[in-house]
Amino acid sequence: MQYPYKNKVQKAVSNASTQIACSSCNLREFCLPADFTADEVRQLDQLTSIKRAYRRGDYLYRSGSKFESLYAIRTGFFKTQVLHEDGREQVTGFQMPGEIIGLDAISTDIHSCDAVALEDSEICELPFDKLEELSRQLPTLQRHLHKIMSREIVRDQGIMLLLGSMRAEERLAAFLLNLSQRFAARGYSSTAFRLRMTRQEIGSYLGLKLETISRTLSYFQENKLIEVNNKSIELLDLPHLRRLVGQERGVPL
Amino acid sequence: MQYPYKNKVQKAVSNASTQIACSSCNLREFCLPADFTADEVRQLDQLTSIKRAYRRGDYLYRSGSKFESLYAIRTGFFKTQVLHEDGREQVTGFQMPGEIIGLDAISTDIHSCDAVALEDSEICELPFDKLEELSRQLPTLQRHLHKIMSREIVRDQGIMLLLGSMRAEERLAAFLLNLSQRFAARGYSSTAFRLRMTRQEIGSYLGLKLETISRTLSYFQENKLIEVNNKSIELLDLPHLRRLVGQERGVPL
DNA sequence: CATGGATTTTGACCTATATCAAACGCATTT
DNA sequence: AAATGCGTTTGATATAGGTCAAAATCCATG
Repeated sequence: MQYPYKNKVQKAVSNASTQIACSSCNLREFCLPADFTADEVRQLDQLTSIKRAYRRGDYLYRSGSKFESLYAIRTGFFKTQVLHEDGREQVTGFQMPGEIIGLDAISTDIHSCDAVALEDSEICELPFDKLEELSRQLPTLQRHLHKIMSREIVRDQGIMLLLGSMRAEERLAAFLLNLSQRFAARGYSSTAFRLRMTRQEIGSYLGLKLETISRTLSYFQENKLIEVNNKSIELLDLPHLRRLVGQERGVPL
Repeated sequence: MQYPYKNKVQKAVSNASTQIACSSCNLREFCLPADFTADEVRQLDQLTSIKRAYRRGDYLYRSGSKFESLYAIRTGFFKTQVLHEDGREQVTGFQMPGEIIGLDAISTDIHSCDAVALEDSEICELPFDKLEELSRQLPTLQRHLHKIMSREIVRDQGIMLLLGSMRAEERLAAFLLNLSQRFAARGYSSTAFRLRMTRQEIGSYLGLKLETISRTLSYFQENKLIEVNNKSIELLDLPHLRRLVGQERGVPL
């Protein structure tokens, strides 16, 4: 299994854009406001017609590329990362179905990070100028768009707290619990799932080295908090993991 | 000098709200889009009429309080911070005139962080529902609002990079250069300014302890990069400071 | 202008995590 | 079936930054 991140340039698998309307999308509740009327959804269907498939390792967009659209993930898994001139990279997030990425680019009309597929994925492209136009007509949509952006700001604050003041164990526990909760919200198991990213990528996201991730996972396993087997993970003691997060000095195992 | 952060509850100094129109505000270029027409500015004047004064240590809003408005800083200096149950706090930003805060609260209608005045300040309150309404009529304003939110997301990404992968020296250099650049943009000296925050607050923001901030400042001073005297600071070697940021292994002094 | 709490500096020591290195496992290719 | 190549695990050691403590300085206020 080679992980062809660095090289892939093609924008997407050639398969032509399919038509799956928002109105018939099972992720609707994630992308769209709950109180959207059928009529409003229909209007949105007009502009969100472009669906695309991406292969593992493909870039959805790159830092520096021109901003055109936001992207809603329909299936699959992505990571976003910012790069520093000197080659250092920082993973800024892992995104799953129903989540919307590309918000960073609105500010300058240039993407400020990369988005890379961690597995074969399908996305739904939302041309931003049309989105803005439509949101002038639909206050519900306008408010929703604002909420999505604000939610991202709040998420980022949480990561700052994590990076700025948590120890390795806490960071990893918080990370696992966050995945757990997001899988649960999508109807998947909250206790058993497959990590789509490498230890290296988890480490980058959490401001730790891959060895520390590996060791901490082993340590959790020794203490029966989790069961890891390479990329598959099972959370055995959610309450304990929760207690681990937000203990100034850690909680005895 | 006691820093009465924790205790102060009153919302603002009693002085009644003054009327200073956007049209006559010298910070207009920061808050508003450059290409706003005189007529558009006049429309905005309607809703941004509420100005308030805050004293050092006053809270502009608190985590958990209801969201009503965004706030544009007219004069003064603020910090925003998130708190963890266990009492840990993380400073998420320092804001200066022309910057807009409160964006985090749009997501849930509840503020997710505190905003505290670091010196006596004046703010300009922007009721959000009116802002949304007006931005449906003025595409320029709509776009501007989106850009402001997106800019915040990009800023946060930068802090994640800093917290996740920079060493103490780099973090502090990046911090000083960032302040420098923002002061310069406002017509103040880019090389000599007064820090409005304590070492503790800088440390919290940068994910370091106050002792580390103090030591690193002393170290910079020994090496003639800066001249510090308590809260006043002079940047003596901007190019060197810049080189310091973004060196994987640091740059020899 | 003296007082006292807050902030800053500096030193000595400690620890969490990084670094370096080796071995291992699993999937893919030959 | 052997070879190749990532990714992962684990061990030994190093170090950046944390912790604890004391002294120095600042500055708001009575």
